[in-house]
Amino acid sequence: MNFNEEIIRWYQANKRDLPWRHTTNPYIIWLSEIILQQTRVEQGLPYFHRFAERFPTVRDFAAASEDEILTLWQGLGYYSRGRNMLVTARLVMELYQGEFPKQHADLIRLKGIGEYTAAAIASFSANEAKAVVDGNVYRVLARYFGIAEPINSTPGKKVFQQLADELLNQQTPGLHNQAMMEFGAMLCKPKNPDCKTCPVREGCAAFATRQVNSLPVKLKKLKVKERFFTYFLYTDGHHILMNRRNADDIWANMCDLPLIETPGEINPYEVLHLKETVDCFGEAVKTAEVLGTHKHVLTHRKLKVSFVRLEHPPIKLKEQWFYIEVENLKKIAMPQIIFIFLTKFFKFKLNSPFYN
DNA sequence: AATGCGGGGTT
DNA sequence: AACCCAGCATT
Repeated sequence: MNFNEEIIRWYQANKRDLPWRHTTNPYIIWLSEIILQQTRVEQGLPYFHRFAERFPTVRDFAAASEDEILTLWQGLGYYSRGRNMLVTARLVMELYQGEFPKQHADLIRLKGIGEYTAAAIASFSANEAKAVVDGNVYRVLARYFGIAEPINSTPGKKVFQQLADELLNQQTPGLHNQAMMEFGAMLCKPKNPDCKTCPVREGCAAFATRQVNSLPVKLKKLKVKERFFTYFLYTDGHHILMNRRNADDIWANMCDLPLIETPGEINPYEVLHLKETVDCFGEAVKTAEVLGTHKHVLTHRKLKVSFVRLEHPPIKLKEQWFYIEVENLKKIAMPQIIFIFLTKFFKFKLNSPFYN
């Protein structure tokens, strides 16, 4: 048996039972693929169910508001995926009258769909012969063929895409693609792959030369930048003052609290006396209560976040600030750090009916 | 070619 | 603490 046959045999014996594997509906496959971008299956699964149930068709999706999409997406991260999905759903209504496209050439033109996702949807829904290359496939190919070309360089990407295309089973591309990814996710894992039980280790270049742990090669890690936020909570117990974030920054269009961002690390008590802070919240802010400081680590950012409770409302509201009833907080999308803070705050301090 | 974009699990 | 996950868009 050759590599392809072994991988497919392994897949059929070991595959997980995942909901999007029971359909060829390109809309449902699109839902699952966007949700799973840079996301583990286990983390994405509940979101997939949530979206598939709330939006059975692309027509339903297209009719939603951005706030609803982002609220359903809350906690999953990379929120531009959700915003782009709405753009694409509405375009599919216009261009294709709600019939979600299945062909790679059509899919690749849609927002949020790149080479990987177009190949995935086309091969799974229409069995089009396009090879997927995701993080799993990079790893499997790099190891099996012993390729040290960096997977995140431009020439490297070309090498791996070309190899995947050559390797692709033209008769059952969808099955082949699924098998390659599942194999990478379950057996040929980043750390401690199960080489002992691997059906293709005889032909594996990395296994033969003991390079399993050094392949694939990836170029440099980006430097993690720090940002420093001081958030201000004002609530009368029933209403809360929130902030709508800009479209061109982290957590675009989502809601957090009024904040002061400082260029460097600073004691929250010092923040209370900055001119900017006083201009923003009035003199009374100087005696506000500091509730705590938290670290929030993202892939590309390290955030230091402090929370301050205002006793008195700001004199003047900024444009992007708004009051909302506490029980309506569940209707707006917030970053996890804010969501967790508010959940705890209202549970502990006010015995609110919100998230109990 | 380089950078920005979340959150969470694993090692 | 580092790495990675069914990547993509923008500059």
